[in-house]
Amino acid sequence: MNGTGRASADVEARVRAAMAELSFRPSEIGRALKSLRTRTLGVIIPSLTNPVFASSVAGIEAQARARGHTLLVTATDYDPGRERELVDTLIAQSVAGLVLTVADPDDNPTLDHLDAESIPYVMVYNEPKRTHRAAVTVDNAAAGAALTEALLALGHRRILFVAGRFSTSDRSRLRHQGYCAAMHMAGRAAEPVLELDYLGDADAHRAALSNLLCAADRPTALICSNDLLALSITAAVRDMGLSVPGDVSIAGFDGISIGRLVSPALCTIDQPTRRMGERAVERLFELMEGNGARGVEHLPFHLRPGGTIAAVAPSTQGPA
Amino acid sequence: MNGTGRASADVEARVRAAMAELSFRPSEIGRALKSLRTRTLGVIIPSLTNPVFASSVAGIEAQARARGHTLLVTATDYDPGRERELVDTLIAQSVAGLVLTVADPDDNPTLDHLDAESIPYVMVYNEPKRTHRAAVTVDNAAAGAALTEALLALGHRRILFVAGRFSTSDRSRLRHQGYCAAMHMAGRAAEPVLELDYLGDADAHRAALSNLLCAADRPTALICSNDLLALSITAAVRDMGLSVPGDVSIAGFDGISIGRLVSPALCTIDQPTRRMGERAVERLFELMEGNGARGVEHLPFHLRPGGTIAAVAPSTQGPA
DNA sequence: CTGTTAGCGCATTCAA
DNA sequence: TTGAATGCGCTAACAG
Repeated sequence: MNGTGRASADVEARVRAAMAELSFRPSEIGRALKSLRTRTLGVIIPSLTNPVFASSVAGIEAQARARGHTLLVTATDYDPGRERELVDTLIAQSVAGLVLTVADPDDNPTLDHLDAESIPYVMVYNEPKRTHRAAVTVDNAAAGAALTEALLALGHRRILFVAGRFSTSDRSRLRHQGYCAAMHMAGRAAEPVLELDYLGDADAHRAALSNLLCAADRPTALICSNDLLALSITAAVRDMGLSVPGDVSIAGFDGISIGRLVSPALCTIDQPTRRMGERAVERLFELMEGNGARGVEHLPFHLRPGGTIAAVAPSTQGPA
Repeated sequence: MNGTGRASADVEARVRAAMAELSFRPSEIGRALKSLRTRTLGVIIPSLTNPVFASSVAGIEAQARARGHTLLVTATDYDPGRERELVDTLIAQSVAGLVLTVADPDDNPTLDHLDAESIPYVMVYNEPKRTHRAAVTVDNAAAGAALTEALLALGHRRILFVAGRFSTSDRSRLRHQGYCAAMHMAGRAAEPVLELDYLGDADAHRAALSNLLCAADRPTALICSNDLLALSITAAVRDMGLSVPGDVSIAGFDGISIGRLVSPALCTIDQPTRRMGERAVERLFELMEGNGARGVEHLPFHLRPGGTIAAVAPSTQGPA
């Protein structure tokens, strides 16, 4: 029936007729119990409501479906403490492999556990330094540098990096590192990072920014470590009576598609989010088949221009 | 071990110690094979990349997790022809129940099949007329009327309804019906609906609108059948050199959170999207336990004001 | 109160 | 080429 067995055409035809007659569908759980492996992949992401993760899951789902697998999807709600519990849940379901985005891809007991259990997994968005861990992402530090350089080229000198909590995002940390490196290359001191909860409401963001943006030497540009944060910060800055990009330029990271639709369009680092999810599944299957490569795979990013950044006005330009 | 059996405290302690020792985790598939039922729910939605669906899945996932269940998530990519295939896949996985959003909740062979197989399911966003089908949604016709009345109150008379394909969305159809009813109540003729692919790119939307918006009697307001479409249409209208809301007011449907962050904020019908997903799971468990209510449950919506609509300018106002 | 066993649906092995 | 038996991990029923 599954093509494995040997049977005459006649018998096969009769079996198929009977299957149709009784509308019989083979049960995956019987198959799973026998083979001790399922045709199911587990997915762990921080949240489904962030389009950047939803987009990767869309790619994961499509690719898994194309290969006859289904997806168990779970979310940590940005709580790293939940990673272990979700992994255990998925292991209990005997998933064939995992695709996940974690808070810290290096110092992570949950990943240690997966390694110890020899359960294949591929990370998305994470950029582990431990080379034996498989991941699909972009070069976040390079992207952070590229964005910073673009703003420097527009004449900005006081560029503030606004980050989601470093503790829940290595992307945020690496992008910030790229920013620091680019500032240093340009002979400028990096401003102290403004680290905040990017899920916070607009009020919280406004409060966090008000002192900084009212100062005489206020930054002329803000780089936000992700697009949702950038959109929220943009709204907060406008609420404070400042113009974007007239008074303050703003750029984000991630390349969520909504960023193209807002006006002005959000300047951001565009990642192939869906493709990253697809590619993670491709690599996961290679791992499951035992011939997979380890380590980080970088997909190309590009700077998406957008009306939220502009050349710095001469009057507000700081000393070169 | 699962609390069912009877055992002395001593034995239980020894068993638990052994479990910890061997890091033993009971396999869900063994349990499933025995009981012929899994602790897994299936989810079918058009797409994960539309925040309105992602948000409901987030609610579904949280509620399912709280009840010790996992989620198999699949997407039709807006192809109704794929519904049946996905349902069959999930049935083969012996899901305990389904939460889904379909193209047509009434004339739908796939749902007929679920009914015939007595597989419990609850729809989200769909609004079936067949009262034996369980669904959680808002009153889309009332919402369409409310939005239309708000625009009429601002002096708009030529209000165009821009819809995603009716064939893939009963929401779109019902919201349009509400628009028609409200226009009729106000003694105005409904404009011919502009039905288009809401996944189309901005170019396609611009092309579709250009004739309509260049006419002398162009509409002063557009109601879009969902928020993503509204954002895209807003961008297209602006590309044509028109101001929103100065020249054209635009309103959407769904209440995606991004709509609050764009500037001006998108006027829309706010639905409790996450709560709808949670509520669907609550009702699904009732159905699975055999004591569930049938039929459509309407959760409250509200008109979210936003800067994309404004009173009609006297010069462009049509005859009352 | 505790240890043993049958059987869920499938794939695999062995026997005919 | 085909049929029959086995066992995967678990739960429920039963025997001790």
